[in-house]
Amino acid sequence: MQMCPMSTHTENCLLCKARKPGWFCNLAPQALAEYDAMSSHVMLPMGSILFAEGQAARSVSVVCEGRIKLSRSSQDGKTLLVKIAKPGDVLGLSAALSKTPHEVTAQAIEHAQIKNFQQSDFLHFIQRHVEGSLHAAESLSNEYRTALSDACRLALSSSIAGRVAHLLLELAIEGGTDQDVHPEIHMPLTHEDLASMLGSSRESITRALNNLRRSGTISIRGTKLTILKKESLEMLL
Amino acid sequence: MQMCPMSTHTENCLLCKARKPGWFCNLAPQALAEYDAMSSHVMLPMGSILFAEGQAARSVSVVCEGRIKLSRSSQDGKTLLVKIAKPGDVLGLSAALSKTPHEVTAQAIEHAQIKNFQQSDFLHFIQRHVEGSLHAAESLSNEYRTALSDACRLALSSSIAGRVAHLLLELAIEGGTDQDVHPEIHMPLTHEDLASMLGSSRESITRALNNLRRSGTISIRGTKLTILKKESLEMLL
DNA sequence: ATTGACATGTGATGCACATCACACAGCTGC
DNA sequence: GCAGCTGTGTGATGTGCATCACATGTCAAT
Repeated sequence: MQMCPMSTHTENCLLCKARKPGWFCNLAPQALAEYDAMSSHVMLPMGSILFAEGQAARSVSVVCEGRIKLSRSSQDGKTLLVKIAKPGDVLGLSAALSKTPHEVTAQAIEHAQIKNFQQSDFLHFIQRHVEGSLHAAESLSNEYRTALSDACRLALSSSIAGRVAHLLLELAIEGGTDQDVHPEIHMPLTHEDLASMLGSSRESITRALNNLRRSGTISIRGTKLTILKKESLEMLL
Repeated sequence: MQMCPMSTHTENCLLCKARKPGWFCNLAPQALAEYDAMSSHVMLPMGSILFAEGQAARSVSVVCEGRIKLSRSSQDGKTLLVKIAKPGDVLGLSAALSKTPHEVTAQAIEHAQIKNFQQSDFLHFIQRHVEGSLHAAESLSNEYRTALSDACRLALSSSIAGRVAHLLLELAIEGGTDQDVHPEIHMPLTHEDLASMLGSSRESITRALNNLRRSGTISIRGTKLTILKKESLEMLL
């Protein structure tokens, strides 16, 4: 967690508490000033929709506070939960770079705060600052990798139990406490959410989690999920 | 299809015939020279493996000729066919930018030819040339979008028929002849390949395709697949 | 023509999971 | 206290598809 080089900026913007300090606190001061000048702060009340799937993309945003749900739906009402964006995450990047409509819907699931950029301003900025475009590339690289992982989880683990295990292990790695013996995951996700991340039904997730609990593989207290037997999860592939 | 600005270069490198002329023929002449100087041409015999899943990433490559299969496997032998890379595609980009091991295995399924860069050279190059890092970002953006699409196909279309329809429609768009009444798809893919793109079994794909043939929705002659009733495919979601 | 390797077609079987249906728990706001 | 909502637990039922098992087709090599 590194501090933002501009002290005045530190006070104004919550982003400096973000998990990805690389995103813009690493910009050279002069680029940072420019970056800051062209951004506007926006408050998103819980439930509000920042942009929707299929909409023309007009802005790029960086999450400062709160969680934003990124999802994609099919005609018949099914929904894939793509990601829960957290402070530091960039939204609308891929749409801006590919000059295509938004590929997902972004909805605030808590009261949230973002930094907002006109798409044209943003593109112009990264065209003039290598650091910016590199950060964009890195960010997209990570999004690509997680999307690929999602696809693999869905395609390769035939059983629901396998998919759940895979997801839990990934959340544990992402959660930071990596080589912990008993990694804990903070999961403010309903079974419904998990189901729509795993392309499954709510009931199946309930049953799968309970099986894991009963076999002593995991334990759940509130939003805290603890992995007790990592090997058991890995055995489910 | 635009010509490469350096005429000598045009003769040396088949990449100028690539589908994504944006990748490096758009570089300013001085950057292009530098780019060219640090690359080496490599021939890949059919079947050879450029890199494998989990390997430390040491280079970045651009496909000049031939097709490269990108896949990912699970312990129990199942394989997800991620993509068939074609001339102009960049390989190893995401591993380089995230500084992580390769996330897929790359195998030449034809005699192929690539331009190869030491990872460090490549990273250094894009750190000094905005055009380069922008191209990288765009490229990753596209990869992200297709990976996301794959995930959605797997998660949202419950039935095999739906997944097949979805894939065919996407291949048709990608294939270029977009608003054609009866889009044709050149598909040098076996049913086995399709199955491992769709997380399904070979037999199911055979049956699904034959159902579509019999209902007059598509027709197949050799590697040429023609979509006769686009609406019927869309109806399967 | 014969062999072999690989792609495709097709039936029979069983099971994992979606779906429906309902019960209960916890929490909020009156 | 009650009502209302959202999340969770659990049985019963039907089915889509993976899986197994072969048959047939296609193309190359010798």
